Amino acid sequence: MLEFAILGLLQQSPMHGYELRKQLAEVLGGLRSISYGSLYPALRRMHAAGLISTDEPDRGALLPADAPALTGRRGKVVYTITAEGKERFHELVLQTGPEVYDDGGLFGVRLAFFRHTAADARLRILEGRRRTVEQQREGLRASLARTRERLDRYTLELQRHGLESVDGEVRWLSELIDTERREAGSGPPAGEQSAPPEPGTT
Amino acid sequence: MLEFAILGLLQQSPMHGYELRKQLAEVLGGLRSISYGSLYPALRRMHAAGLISTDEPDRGALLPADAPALTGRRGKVVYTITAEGKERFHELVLQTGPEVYDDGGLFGVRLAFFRHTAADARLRILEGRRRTVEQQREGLRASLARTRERLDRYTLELQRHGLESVDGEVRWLSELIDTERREAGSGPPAGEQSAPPEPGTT
DNA sequence: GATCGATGTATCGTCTCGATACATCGATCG
DNA sequence: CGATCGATGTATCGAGACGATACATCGATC
Repeated sequence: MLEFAILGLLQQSPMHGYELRKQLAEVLGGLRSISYGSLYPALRRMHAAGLISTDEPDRGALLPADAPALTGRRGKVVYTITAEGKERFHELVLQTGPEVYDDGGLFGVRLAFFRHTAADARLRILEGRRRTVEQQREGLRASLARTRERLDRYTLELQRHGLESVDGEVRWLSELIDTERREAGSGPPAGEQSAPPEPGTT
Repeated sequence: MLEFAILGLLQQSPMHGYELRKQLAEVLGGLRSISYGSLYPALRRMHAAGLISTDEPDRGALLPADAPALTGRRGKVVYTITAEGKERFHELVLQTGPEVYDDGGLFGVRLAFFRHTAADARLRILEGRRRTVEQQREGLRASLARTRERLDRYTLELQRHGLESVDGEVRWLSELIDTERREAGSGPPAGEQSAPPEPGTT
């Protein structure tokens, strides 16, 4: 998930970690924070995997445990997406299955880079997400019905609020889907990877 | 956080891990899941700390790394809260500061066991949580205003939804606070640790 | 008597987080 | 002029959370 987001941002322009974190926080709705303890290891992993490159020579070497802790002077490190990284990104962008929408965080990241996704794939993902959230809602409803008599007022209140949130998400998704459908109907604007003219694949 | 919840549940009756997990999922609003990978280590930690006890003799020994993997027969293990555990729980219940309401997850757990908290402390916590969430809301608003022109439609939509959720939470909290105040006004029902008659400590 | 799903305990590797350390730079202020 | 402060910037550490997985037992269904 983090990797997808990093690839998506570096797609636009090279950046260093600090900048990356700020953009990330902004793009991800300001809620999830992405600490450095996640970011830098992720960058190192991705560099080791060849998805990104740096301007410094000796990166990603996974220093042996006896290295002298590397304190002192550390310069800026600019990360650039490689050809492999772009390839990987466009591979990920093609996914439209549960792995994309079952997890809310991942779905959010995906949505933040939706402009790189074809119109029909967008619709599939949004609908998948809605199904997932609707199932969650059913689970919550059942749970609330089951525990209505047994539980604390506060616990009940907690569940009620959870249910309301999930309900709000369903409504939101439905709006997005409607908009998406309307636009697909009027005229499919050729996106970065435009949908092939096969309108029956839903 | 997990530890607080476990203590809270075991306060009611002894249980084994499986049962604990189910109750946890139910009480926590069905959203957060609590995997076994969190639960069992937590139970072991708590046993080692003397907060809970088991019916089995050789628990919490933190087996040395060369132990034979302990495969095969494993019986049920019933966990019971100890006197120390109860003490710890009642200590935690007295907290009303940011450590309780800054994190949403922790706040949720706290709310689920609100019946163990005195009325005035309940109010302090709810108001603290509302302040925190209101600040989050301001952050989101500022971010949205700042990026309104620059960003993607989908990204914007994501932020808008986030803002709506946060707004919903503020409204919900306000309702809870109103109810709490109304009841404090009419007649403070003596809870487990009833508030001393000092109505001016807000 | 086979199989299936619920009950039940437990570990593993991978990742994430919050806290922290350290360094540089520009601006502000006395 | 020097001090200090907050933003920028890179990085690690320990604690712990998670998903996947393994294994075992039991009752019901077929």
